[in-house]
Amino acid sequence: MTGSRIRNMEEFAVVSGISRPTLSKYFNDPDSVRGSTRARIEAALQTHDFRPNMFAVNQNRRMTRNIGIVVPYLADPFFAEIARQLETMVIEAGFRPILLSSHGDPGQEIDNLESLRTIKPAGVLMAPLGPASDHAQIEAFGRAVPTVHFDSNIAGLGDIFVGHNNLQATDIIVKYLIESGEPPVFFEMNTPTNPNADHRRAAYITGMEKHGLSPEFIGVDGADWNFEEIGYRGGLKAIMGRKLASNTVLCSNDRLAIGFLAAAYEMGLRVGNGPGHAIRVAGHDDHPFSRFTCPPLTTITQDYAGIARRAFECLFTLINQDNRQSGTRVEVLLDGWLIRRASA
Amino acid sequence: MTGSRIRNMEEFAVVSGISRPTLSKYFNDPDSVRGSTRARIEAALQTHDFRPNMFAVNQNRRMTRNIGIVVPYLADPFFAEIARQLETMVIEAGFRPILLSSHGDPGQEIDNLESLRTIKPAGVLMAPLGPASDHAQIEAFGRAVPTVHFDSNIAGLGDIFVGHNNLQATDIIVKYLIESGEPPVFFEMNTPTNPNADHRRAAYITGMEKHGLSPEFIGVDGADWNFEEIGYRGGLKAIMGRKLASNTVLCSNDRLAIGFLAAAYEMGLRVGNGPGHAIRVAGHDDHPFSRFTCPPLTTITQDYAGIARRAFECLFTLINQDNRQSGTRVEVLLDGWLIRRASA
DNA sequence: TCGAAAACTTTACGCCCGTAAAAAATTAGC
DNA sequence: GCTAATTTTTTACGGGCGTAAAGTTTTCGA
Repeated sequence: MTGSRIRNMEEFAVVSGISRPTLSKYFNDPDSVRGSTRARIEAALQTHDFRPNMFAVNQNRRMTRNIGIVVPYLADPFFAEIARQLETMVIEAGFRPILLSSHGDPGQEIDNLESLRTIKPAGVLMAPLGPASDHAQIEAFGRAVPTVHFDSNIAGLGDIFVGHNNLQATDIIVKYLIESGEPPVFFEMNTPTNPNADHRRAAYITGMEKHGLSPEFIGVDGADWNFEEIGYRGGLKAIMGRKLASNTVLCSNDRLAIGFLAAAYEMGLRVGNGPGHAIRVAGHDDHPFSRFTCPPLTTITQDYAGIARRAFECLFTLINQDNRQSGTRVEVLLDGWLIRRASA
Repeated sequence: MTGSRIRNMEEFAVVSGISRPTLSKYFNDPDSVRGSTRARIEAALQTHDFRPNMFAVNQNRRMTRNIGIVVPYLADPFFAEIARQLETMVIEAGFRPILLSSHGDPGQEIDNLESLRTIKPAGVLMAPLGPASDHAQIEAFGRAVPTVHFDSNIAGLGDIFVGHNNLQATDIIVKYLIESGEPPVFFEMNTPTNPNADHRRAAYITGMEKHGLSPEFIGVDGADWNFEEIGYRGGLKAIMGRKLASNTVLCSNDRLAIGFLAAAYEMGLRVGNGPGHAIRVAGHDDHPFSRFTCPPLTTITQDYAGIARRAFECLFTLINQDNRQSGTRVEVLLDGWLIRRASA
């Protein structure tokens, strides 16, 4: 921190007494220089506070140490949490995470990818918006940059997909609900923004039919990311209109369920199991807040940590194998497990 | 998208028939070239898909178009929402937001700043962790880069602070609670991670004394960012231990209140106003989920949009005035307003 | 102590673009 | 249609660092 400002590596070479190419090696990988040299450099760093100019560094490197992380909507706690875990792992691996949110907008999603292209990332971890995404553009991006997709599985996009096993997970909770009370009706958005919703719907249908039951649906309108609001309004409407074919409601995701719970509370319906309770409500995702709803929400986990870790690991194997063979797309699905709480 | 890959601006100059310096001007500011030239460039862009190399661009610019956004904990919906709004405004202003979360860790916070330093940002919008932050380092950063602080007011840090008027806001809700029922006890963390908590505590005290009442406190332990969990455990303990000096609880923030509501529900306390209700609970922040708690949470807004907008505007005036005079620190406080819901 | 291997220094070039200055071309005003 | 103003082209340099090649020093084993 003392001494005059060091402006570039050349000047730092002078004050440290180490040649610039050696310094360059050091900053690239501290272990690539001799111990005594490393010690001298680090001593000089103590007093002179120099950091290589990132722009100049990356201009010449074929591969940067940037890892893009693209999520559809960062204000959704699910993605915030996944992003948090991914960032931490990327940093620990010595890379630089660049976190970008598409804010629910396909245009922004493409902008994010173009923005990433200009910084030549080593790889990208991406959760696409889903059907609304510009598939052609995302595919073109994937050809240029090693990309692991997570959460939203869009056929053919990304070298690898890591996500939640909606079929297995939905099956478990459908089974649980059937065996512990009335069979569930499925509460969902009519036009879901995310392909997981479709998989859950399909899994619900087969789950019900497996038990010889006919699936029942309550669809609610709403096309944005305010799922709680959508669930709340839809819940009010369903309850007031007596549209519920069962006293058990399986919501397509926890955020819808949180809204539904608010509606049930407002309508004076006691939610929970057993006598004295009017209705059972279950969700899907183990949303960070689902523990704190009233009553606490019975749900199926998504293996957040597992998805983040696998996606991260897959990207790094992808980056390290120099020749990406195209055509072979890997899908990794992680199982969920039942979280029994008071709501169902 | 047709034609051979354009590798740099030189090649794009050849295929577009425009000289490189003119192209450089165009990419810097499309309006700085003649309309006919602009049209020719954009026509060429249609078929050749070239984007300037960001690293080379920024290496030579005195000021980049990067704006750093640093938040203490992105998985907190409050910061996620503020960050979302800031990002949107920064993009619309033609800048590139770099969003970094400190994940609650002062070391990470400093790493984030150092990381920002290497990309020479035009300015930074920062919500510091608070007392845990490394003040000296943040101050040093602020001397080098125009910085607007928001949310967390740390004396002397940042050229400008934009935040919530805790005093005014707390005063309003204390007054409301006193006039509509029993005076509130203050439910808070013993060791808050954020200076706002201290301001709210102080404002609660003066608010109570103003009405000739003596302030009462329930302090709960917990030092991480799992506020709901902390509020839940503290709530259970307070209710079971019959520590509540009043039937009205004012929580230091909404996330604590959400936890407290879960505890009250579990203990069978009916939350709300009037007969048939055992306890009133209020929060502070108008957290995105506070509308959907059971019952919906009475709270005081933070003017999210206002804080984001003012912080953004302040940063841009700061960036555009070339000579930052030091010593004059501006504080902008935005008022909150009461949101009456069913919980109090 | 010696020789080979390893590490470092010196020198030099290239990356891609910003930007300045002077010359050439285009446009605008009348 | 002619001059002046504006814009573009040409030419050239520099930024900070990666990296290659050749020469020099240090290290280390025998």
